[in-house]
Amino acid sequence: MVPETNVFDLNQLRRSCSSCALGELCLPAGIGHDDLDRLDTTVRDKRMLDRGGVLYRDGDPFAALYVVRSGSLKTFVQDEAGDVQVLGFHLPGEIIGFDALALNRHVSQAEALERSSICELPYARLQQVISEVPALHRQLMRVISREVIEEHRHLVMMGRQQAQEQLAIFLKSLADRYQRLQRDGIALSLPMSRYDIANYLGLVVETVSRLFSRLEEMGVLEVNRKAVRILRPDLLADLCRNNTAATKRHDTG
Amino acid sequence: MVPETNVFDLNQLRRSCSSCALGELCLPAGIGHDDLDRLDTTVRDKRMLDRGGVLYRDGDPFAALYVVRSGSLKTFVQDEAGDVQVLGFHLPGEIIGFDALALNRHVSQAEALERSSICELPYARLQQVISEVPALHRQLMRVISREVIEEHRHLVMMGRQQAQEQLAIFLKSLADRYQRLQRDGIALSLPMSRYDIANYLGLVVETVSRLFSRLEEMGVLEVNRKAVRILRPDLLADLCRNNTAATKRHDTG
DNA sequence: CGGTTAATTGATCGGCATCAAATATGGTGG
DNA sequence: CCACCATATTTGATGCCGATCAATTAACCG
Repeated sequence: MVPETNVFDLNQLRRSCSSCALGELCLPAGIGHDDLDRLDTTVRDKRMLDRGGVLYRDGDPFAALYVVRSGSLKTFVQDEAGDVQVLGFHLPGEIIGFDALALNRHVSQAEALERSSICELPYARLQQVISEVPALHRQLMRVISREVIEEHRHLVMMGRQQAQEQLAIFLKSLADRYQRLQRDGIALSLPMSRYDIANYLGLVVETVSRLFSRLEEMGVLEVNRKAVRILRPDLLADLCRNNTAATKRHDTG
Repeated sequence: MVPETNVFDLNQLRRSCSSCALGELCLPAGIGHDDLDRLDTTVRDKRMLDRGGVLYRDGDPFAALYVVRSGSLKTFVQDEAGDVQVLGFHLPGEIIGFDALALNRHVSQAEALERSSICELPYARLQQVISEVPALHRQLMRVISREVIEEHRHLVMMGRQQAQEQLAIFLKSLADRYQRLQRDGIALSLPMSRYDIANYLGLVVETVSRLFSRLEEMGVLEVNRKAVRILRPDLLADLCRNNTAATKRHDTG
């Protein structure tokens, strides 16, 4: 059975950017039909990762950027003491690996949260195609910029919000991203553990667990382990803006 | 007297990348002598900002990237409720404005902390030069990547560290950056307010003030308003790694 | 089905926010 | 140059949110 699924997956993977289901949700956004074929020649390798599989780890030499094709990954940094900070969760169409551009080696780790397939964009080849396709350069810059903005959101969430607001924002953001992928934005199946969520938000797992329970009591969610159903999207949205603690911490001189 | 300083400053500003004191600490790092002249043609405008002067604000159309030439700036986001999150402090040689690439408009604000001069790199012209000088493309990507990594550091600091460790890391980082600029890394003159520091770290101003006092009591610092002298760099470095709270919060599943 | 890990729930504690007030500073006008 | 005012900074007292410690229950995997 294992060989069979592998064969099936490999067939899936052989499809090019032109025929990929992600389409405009990925790097090809804004790229013309002709240039798309050239982008295809950039995608050399396509990899499958099982749950827990590592795409790159801290210290790995920089070889490529990676596009999540299906499944999901988390990225995180880990200091010498083993202390971890989750940086983000990455869904199909998202590009990761930019951290390695500065020093030509990765300074973070990327790990699959579930069985996932990855498009690999060897950087040398990508650079060459970029020099031929100016639109691709602009698009790539847009993608990096989006990553910068996303990290700003993460910072605001950790620095300014209460724990409950943080979780609400996290869930709403995840729901929105799934919906943009034409998937269910109401009945979520969280690919990451409570530990991952807690770490991402700068909280402990007990707090996150309690918050899920509280949101369920409030009638906002229906929680069943990984399965989370958003019963009241309106309330969830309210909670995201519920700046009850909008005081001193928010001023700046 | 005001006109005189302006004339003086303008003369200073007329100097090109080739003769700029920042040299390899800025974008020219790794750019050959010949290509440097071409980079010079990119730097169209050079601007002076007084303390509190705004370089760009949220919503401004994207026109250029900016290099801090002298002085310092802070960048921050501000939500509809007026709630602020300081994203970073930017010293000479650092490039800001990447946030605008995604949507062709800025989604943050940049403000001078003291009288500062700025090199403006109109993006249209920069793109053209980039297409002619591949080394510049790589260098620009490295710079963006450094910004991504810096934000990772910020996230780790806010998410994992105690308040005292956060301030220690902040001070050490600032000292290191000044030293790299050939400036005093011991006797610092903090250009930003306590409010800015507190906001950057996700704390309130009272906490930051108390921490400065505590570090002074411990003999690590000598604090006099903006003037901070690092008496014991060794102790400060210790405090940065003093993961006394390295427990649950750091695990991940 | 047993062993391991994930998740939940409860009780308690502590660090940082909040509230309050004093002091210092810097800019402005007289 | 000095008095004055607005603002920045410091210091103190108190309270609360989320961390910690502890234990139970549920899921997963062989």
